[in-house]
Amino acid sequence: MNDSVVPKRDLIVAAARKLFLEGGYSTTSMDAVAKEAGVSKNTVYAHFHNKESLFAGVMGGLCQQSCNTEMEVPMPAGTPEQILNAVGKKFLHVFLAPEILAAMRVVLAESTQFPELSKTFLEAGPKGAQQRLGGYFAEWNRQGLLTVDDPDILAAQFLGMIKGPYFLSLLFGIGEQPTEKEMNHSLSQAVEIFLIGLGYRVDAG
Amino acid sequence: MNDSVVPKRDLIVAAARKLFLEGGYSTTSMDAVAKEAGVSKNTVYAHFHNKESLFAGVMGGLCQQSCNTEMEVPMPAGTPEQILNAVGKKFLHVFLAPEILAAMRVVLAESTQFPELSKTFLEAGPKGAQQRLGGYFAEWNRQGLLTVDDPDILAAQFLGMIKGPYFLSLLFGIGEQPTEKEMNHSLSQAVEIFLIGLGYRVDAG
DNA sequence: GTCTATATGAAGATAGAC
DNA sequence: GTCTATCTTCATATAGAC
Repeated sequence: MNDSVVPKRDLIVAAARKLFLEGGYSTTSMDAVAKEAGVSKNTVYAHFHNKESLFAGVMGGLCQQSCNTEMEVPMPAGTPEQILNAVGKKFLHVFLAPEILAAMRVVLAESTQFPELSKTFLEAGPKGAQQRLGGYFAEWNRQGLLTVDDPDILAAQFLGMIKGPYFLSLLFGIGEQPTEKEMNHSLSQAVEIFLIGLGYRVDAG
Repeated sequence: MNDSVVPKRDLIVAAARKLFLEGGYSTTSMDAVAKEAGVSKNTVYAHFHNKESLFAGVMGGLCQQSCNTEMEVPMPAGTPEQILNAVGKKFLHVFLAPEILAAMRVVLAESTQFPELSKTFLEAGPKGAQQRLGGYFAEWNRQGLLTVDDPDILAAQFLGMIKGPYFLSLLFGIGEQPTEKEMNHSLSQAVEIFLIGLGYRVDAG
C-alpha cells in the first residue's frame, strides 16, 4: 500500500514551500506548484482542498519545523554572561537566516488573510525564545544576582537589542549577512551593557 | 487650465494608497483603484503607465511622507536621559502606528520585486532615526559623558531594545497597542539599563 | 489517486469616441 | 484627459476517463 518511492504529497509540499517562499501567496499558482512537483494539477487538489489550505498547511508546518528544531536545543548552564551570549548567538543565527527571513516576509504579507499563521509563527519562534529567556531572568532575580521587574519584557528587550543592528535591513533584503566576528562583537557588547545596567556583579561567583 | 476641484490624480493616488495598504499589491486590482477613486480605469492608465509604476509611485511617496513628517521634528536638548526618553517615545509612536506597520508589511511583501522601495523606506524611517541617535551618542562620547565604541550600532541596539516588547507582535497583527503607561514604563527602564550599562553617572550635571 | 481537458471568472492593458 | 467597451491572458477549480 505504501509507496516505496517518495510520496507525491511530500513532493507537493516541498514544491509549494519553495515557491511560496520565493514568490509569496498570490504570485504562486497551482499550475506552478504542480509543475514544480512533477505531478498534475488535479493531484494537488486531491491532497489539498484548495489553495488556501495548501498555503496554510505548508507554511504552518514550516514555521513550527524550522523555528523549533533550531531553537529547541538544550539550554546551556553557566553564568548569566555565558548564558546570554550563548542564547543570543543561537537566536541571531536562527532569526537572521535567509530562509527564516523569507518565511517571515511571506507570513507577514498574508497576516490579514491568515491570522492563525502569524500566531503559529510568533509562538513557535520569537515568543518561545522570549519565554525561555524570561525564565532565566526570573531565576537570576530569585537568586539575587540581578534586579528584574518584568522578566518577559526584559527578555523581549534583550532580544530586540541584539538583533537591532541587523534585523530590519536583512528583512527588507538590504545589506549583507553580518560576519561571525561582527555578530560576536555587538552581541558581547550588548550583554555587557545589559548586565551592568541590571546591577550584575561579576565578583559574585 | 487647473482644476479648481480636487485633481483626479490625487484621487487616484489616495485610492491606490488606501487599497494597497489594506490588501497589498497582487490583491489590489486596477479596476478597484479606479472604482475607489471614482474615475474610469483608463484615466488611471493615463496617469500611471502600468500597475507597477502606480505602486512604486504611491508607496514611495507614502514612505517618505509619513516617516519624515513624523520624525523630522526638532530634536530635543537636555541630559542623555531626557533625550533618550524623548527620542525613544517619538520613535515608538511612529513605528508602532498601525498605518506605518501596514506600510511595512506591504513593502516587505514586495521587497523582492521592488527593492528600491525597501531602500526608500529604510532610509526615510529606521535608518534616519538611527543616524540621528548615533550622532547623540558620538557627541556624548566626545564630551566624556559615556563610553561608546560604535555609535551607529549602539543606536540600532537602543532602538531595537525599546521596540522589542511590542514591534513583532504588532507587525504580525497579534496583540493590542500598548498603553502610554506601559510604553513609558518599559522605555524608561530601557533607558536606565542603557545609561548605567554605558557608565553614565547622573551626578555629572 | 492520477491524469488530460475544460469551464469560469478575473485582471492587466488597449481601442476608439468625445 | 476622460469615458465605455473589448481583447487577451492566466489562474482557480472541476469533469470525467483510467
